[in-house]
Amino acid sequence: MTHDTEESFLAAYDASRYARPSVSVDVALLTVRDAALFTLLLQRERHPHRGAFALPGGFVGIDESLDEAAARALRDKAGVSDVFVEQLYTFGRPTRDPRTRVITVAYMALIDEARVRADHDGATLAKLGVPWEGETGGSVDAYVEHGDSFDERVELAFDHAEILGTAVKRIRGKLRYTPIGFQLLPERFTLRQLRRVHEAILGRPMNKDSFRRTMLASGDLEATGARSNGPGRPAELYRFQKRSAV
Amino acid sequence: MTHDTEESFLAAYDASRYARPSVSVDVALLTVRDAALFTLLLQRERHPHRGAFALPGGFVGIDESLDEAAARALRDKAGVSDVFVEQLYTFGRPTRDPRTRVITVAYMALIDEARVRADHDGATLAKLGVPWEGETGGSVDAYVEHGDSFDERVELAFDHAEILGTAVKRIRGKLRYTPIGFQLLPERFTLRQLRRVHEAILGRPMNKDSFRRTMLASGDLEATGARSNGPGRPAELYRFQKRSAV
DNA sequence: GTTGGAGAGTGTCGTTCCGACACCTATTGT
DNA sequence: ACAATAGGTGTCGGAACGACACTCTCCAAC
Repeated sequence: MTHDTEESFLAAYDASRYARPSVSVDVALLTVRDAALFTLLLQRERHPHRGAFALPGGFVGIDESLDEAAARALRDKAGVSDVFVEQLYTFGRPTRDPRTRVITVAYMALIDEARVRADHDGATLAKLGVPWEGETGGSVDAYVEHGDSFDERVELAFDHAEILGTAVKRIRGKLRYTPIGFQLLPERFTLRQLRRVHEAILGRPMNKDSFRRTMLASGDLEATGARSNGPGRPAELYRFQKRSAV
Repeated sequence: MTHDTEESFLAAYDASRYARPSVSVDVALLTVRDAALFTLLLQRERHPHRGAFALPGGFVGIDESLDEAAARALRDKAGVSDVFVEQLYTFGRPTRDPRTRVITVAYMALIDEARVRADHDGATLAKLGVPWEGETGGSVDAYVEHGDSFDERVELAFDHAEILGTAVKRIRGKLRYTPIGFQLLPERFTLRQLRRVHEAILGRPMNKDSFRRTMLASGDLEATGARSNGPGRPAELYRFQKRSAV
């Protein structure tokens, strides 16, 4: 059987001939709090991995783009919208989900801590423990609140520890050549706040003076004229400035 | 219906309840020739996009990992194996394939030009034209041989122009902090060859002296003692050295 | 209301890294 | 023999960065 035109070919095409995997999205929603990276996790109420903590996610609708599926998961499962979202990596180990073959497209999202709604459903903020330096990569650990500190390590469902590790690796890499830290802060912020965000992401202290110089020279920040309050001399509040065409 | 154990849940799980997309892989196999980036393309013999040029690819088997599917596509469609392969990005626009919903996981592979077999099937080497600078991103153009130069622009199937653009963007980015150029060269190579590869990838000339200093100081290269031949003074042949644990 | 602490912001200095240039060396081609 | 071609070394100047010293501006304790 041959088809001379693309139309006749498409009319005769049978999409059900091959066994197809399920496709899902999982979103690592990252934020910075108390100079550390946190993520939003949901405790699973159903099998598989009942009781373990999982990233917000869901199956991709048959007429829905991947980005739309990620935004929907964030809205429905985490209660947030209008945040920075970026595709990370696709995980497809055949046995990663015991139910059936599920390929998951992992996303990273960044949000100001003040906008995270941990009251939504069974959502919990968990502190990330990164057992490697630089951009080595690998799985990370998650700790939930226990008493007055985040030191109770919890089990992560599926390969979500690996997904979170990929998110940390990605954001560390992006920070070198992209002004992405402001996505984790309110609209107006001080240089100190921005440096704390960078330090939390990179997991190491940064030189204060050099950080100031580099940031101001980048042209990405715009002084607002307003001043912060709190202990010490009030600091200039900056706003992220969309890079003008060069 | 509740399931107290994970086993009973899995036994009752019906994987066919949701409509599932097809999942494929597509591989941008890149090489450097005459100080320019090239890729391997296959002219499509069937609809859709019959006659257009496409990346080697194929559907992901139901029990096959994504990396395995990419390696299989390279072996069956391009006739190469044992090359550097890295996952790039997953493209899932609902209408990207007119047949049915197909989500494709794009891969990038790098190979020494001497190892590319353009005789395999209807495989053709095509020169890449990158209409943007730096890591701006976007689609790229492909040109096949016409007479004695590569200047006949060809149509690329599906969103493969975008996939190739993502590959160029990725390899440009990796080159800054990863010694990846040697993947496009034979085992032993001169600093000049390596610099030409970098220039082809980045699309701009590089400072000769600075390049030498940076490369030798990186500790990634090992002198073999052998010398190249050809016009001019013979050059030291280097080998890539696996970075020792620090 | 004076004083000390905390943190913002500025200026300077030395080191390191990189682009640029000069110059020498080794081989091939005529 | 000599030019052409290409590898390899040394040096210099500017830019970027870490480090440090110092000043400024608020809050709070006394």
